[in-house]
Amino acid sequence: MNEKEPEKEKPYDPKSVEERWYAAWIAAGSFHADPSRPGDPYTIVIPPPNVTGSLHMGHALNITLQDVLLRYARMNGRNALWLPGTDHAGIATQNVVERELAKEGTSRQELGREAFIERVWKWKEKSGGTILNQLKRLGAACDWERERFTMDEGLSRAVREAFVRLYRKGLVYRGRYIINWCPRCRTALSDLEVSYVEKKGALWYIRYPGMSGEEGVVVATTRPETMLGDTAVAVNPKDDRYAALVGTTLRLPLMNRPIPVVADEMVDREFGTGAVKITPAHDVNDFEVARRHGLPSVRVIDESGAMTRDAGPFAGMDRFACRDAVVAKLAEEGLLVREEPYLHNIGHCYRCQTVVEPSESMQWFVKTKPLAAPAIRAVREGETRIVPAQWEKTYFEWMENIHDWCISRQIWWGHRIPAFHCRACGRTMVEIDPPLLCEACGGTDIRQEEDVLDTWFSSGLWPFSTLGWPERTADLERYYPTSVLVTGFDILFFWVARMMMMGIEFTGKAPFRDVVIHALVRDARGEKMSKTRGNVIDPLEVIDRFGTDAFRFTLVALAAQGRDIRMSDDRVEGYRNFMNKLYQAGRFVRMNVDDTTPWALPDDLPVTDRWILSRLQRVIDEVRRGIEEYRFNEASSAFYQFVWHEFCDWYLEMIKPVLSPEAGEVERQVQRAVLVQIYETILALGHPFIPFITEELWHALPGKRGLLYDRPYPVVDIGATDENVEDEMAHLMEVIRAVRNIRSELNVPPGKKVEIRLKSRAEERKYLRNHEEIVRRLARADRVTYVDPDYIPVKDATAVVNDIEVCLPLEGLIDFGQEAKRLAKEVEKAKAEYSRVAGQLGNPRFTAKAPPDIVDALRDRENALEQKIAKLGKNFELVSRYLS
RNA sequence: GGGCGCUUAACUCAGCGGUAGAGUGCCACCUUCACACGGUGGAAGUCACAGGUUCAAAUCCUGUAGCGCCCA
Repeated sequence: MNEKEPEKEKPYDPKSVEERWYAAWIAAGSFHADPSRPGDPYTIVIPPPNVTGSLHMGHALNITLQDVLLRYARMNGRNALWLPGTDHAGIATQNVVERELAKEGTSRQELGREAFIERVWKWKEKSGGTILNQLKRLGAACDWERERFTMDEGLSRAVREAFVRLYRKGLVYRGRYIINWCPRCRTALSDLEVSYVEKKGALWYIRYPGMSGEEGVVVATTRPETMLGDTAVAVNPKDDRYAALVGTTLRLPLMNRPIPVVADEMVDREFGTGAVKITPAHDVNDFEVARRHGLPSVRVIDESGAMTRDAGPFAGMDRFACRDAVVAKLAEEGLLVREEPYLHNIGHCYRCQTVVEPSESMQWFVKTKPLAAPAIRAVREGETRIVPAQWEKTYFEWMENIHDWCISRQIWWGHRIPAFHCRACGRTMVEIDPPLLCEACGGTDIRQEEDVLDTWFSSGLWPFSTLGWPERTADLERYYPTSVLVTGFDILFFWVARMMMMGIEFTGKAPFRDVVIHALVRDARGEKMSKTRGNVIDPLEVIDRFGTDAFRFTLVALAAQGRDIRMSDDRVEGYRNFMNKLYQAGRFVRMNVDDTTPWALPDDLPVTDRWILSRLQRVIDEVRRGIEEYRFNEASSAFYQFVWHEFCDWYLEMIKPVLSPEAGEVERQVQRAVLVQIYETILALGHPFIPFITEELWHALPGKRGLLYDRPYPVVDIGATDENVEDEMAHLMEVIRAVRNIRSELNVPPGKKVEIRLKSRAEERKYLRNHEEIVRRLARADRVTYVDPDYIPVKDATAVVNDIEVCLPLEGLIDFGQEAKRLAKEVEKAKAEYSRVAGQLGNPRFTAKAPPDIVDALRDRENALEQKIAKLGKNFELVSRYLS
């Protein structure tokens, strides 16, 4: 008996453990992938977090799932690479640095472009690593030697290469179109970067009179300020109401400009009055109408959202102030027919929530249809799988209705478009490296395009630009296409779709084998976490309180496909307790094994050991399948159930007598060997989910050990599974449960030892005798005896377990009223089930049509129930005799 | 308007054709020599509703209601 140190009784303390192991993994170079090493490649590129970001729940889930996959692959002997990095996040980063400048009383305009860019780089050097360091606390097994940033020289070169290639193929073009303009960010946005919010507005009905004061027409609009830029009124050609007016000229109110009435199919006869104003410079549809009819375009709102000189008397006003002013003026002139409340969707900048202004401007675009077609095909033909598959539909939907992608941004932080304009002749050259002479006129006054590219353009190249493309590097050859992309559905279009298009275009191969779409992490009430709601749970704070492993296990356990995750302390706490359980089991193992524990196991292991080994094989299989099929919750729950409820609750309790000093030395040594091997396997099995604690416990076991991270992942040993043994043990457990149940229901004090009489036929005795010690211990009995089937349990409490009757002679302790009630309840339960089973078997169509094994199983069940009811009934009668 | 998803024990959610499951919570008992971040036992569900398919339906189909998300 060795004295236990008091500190050892404390629960598992993750803090003291986790710090050490990440450093150890790094020091061992375990995360570094070497293309020259053997093994099938397994590649993950991280969804690069914004360089401005800090770790939130979404990242935590995303990173944890990738880490599970990576560690699993690595332990399975794959040549695994997880490539980390960050995204330069154009608008977001520029905003952050601009805010800093504002605090200092200056601005980027004051600094000038070059100085500003320098300033952003400085900011990046200082603060850009924050989120990556946070990933390390999660345990992310990233190859930090390959860390990339989308603005790195290599990746920038890839961006220019991609742009030039697309341009030369005619897939990038420049032109004047209506784009979404954010007046606050002062840049164009792509369609995706606009989010629509339903807002209460108004529909104003405005009269546009004829040139000589005729009635004219009434148009309806939600944006009256744009009327200042109207160049026509359009009606549907099939609309009889206006047929006569088509071709005539109206007077545009306030501006007193003559504008024509045109007929165009686009006009919806049901909307408003059926006549619409046409503002080509500020509306997509109007722009198209104007093109078809050769109408001029008048821009009345500028980059900042103020009215232009072309807005006449309203020039210089803010667009919303102008709206009020226009309405007031129209009312004054008697041209405002009416105003009705109207609910409509208004586009907002997804970065700053400013109302977006559709504006005609010169921008660069990617022609997407030719790129989308092969990207659709790749998924349709299974080159890339989207998991869960229901997202494929969303992917197809979007890809099939894709619009050209506006890629130019009027900001400074980003990849400057490699287009060069000759000031002399106006020629535009698109080149990877700046040309010195104009290819048309030979002029030397050449300036580069001011605009930068949409951040997602470079993100779209991420899976291959990070591996060295356009160079044919060893990494690219070995690790591309990647094995899996793990990401949230919120960037399916922004990012996944674009990587698919770009990947296929530039490498000929889809960038991923699998795309795993995971859930959104919400708060305990199911609300989306957001700063404005104030319900954000900081992952690092959760880690501080419960430990990384508990947190990771929670995320994985809740990561069921297709449903959002509700994160709450209660769940993490529950899994924190599980970590402690695993830890305490480890203490128990260590108390019993040491360096002298043998490793070889004899062939004729006891049933308990064969049972746990058999169960272990099934769990290995379940966990492996769960991870491979991305059903992380199933994998983790199989692990949890096994470790806690089979290994700890049953196995450890069952083998305690064998480990005790009273047991024979030979049995004891064998028991120790089995115990430590099972426990080792458990640690390896759990490692991808809970890397820190498993690594720690692994090293705490006796013997010289390398890193668990480098160990092979457990494989199923078919030979070790044994259904008969499992059945036998299941039966034994039921006998024990029956005794426990009686004791508990009849309030037999736990300290009170009882005698257990097992009523059975002689042939069952042998097997029961084999486990007698276990029954005695786990059911807290001092004696187990065997009685023949003709034994009458006169003053016993009884239970029926298959062919065995469990009898507890409890004379003096037993309250027969309670026992009668207990038995009656048991009989009720059995009868209810019996009638259902018998009912089904009584149906001739069932027995005729159902598969034979189902029918047989049900027949067995029916028999068993019959017997059980009979036995219970008899015992009930016996007991009832003592009731008056 | 189009599409997708959800509705299962008090709560949070698995299961998605063959005897209703887990975690938390709840009740009772227990400081039993790994663990009270624990042990043992227990209570708890007409699987949203209505039809249909099937020998058999939480599970497949149709419709209804409520909730949520995406796209226009």
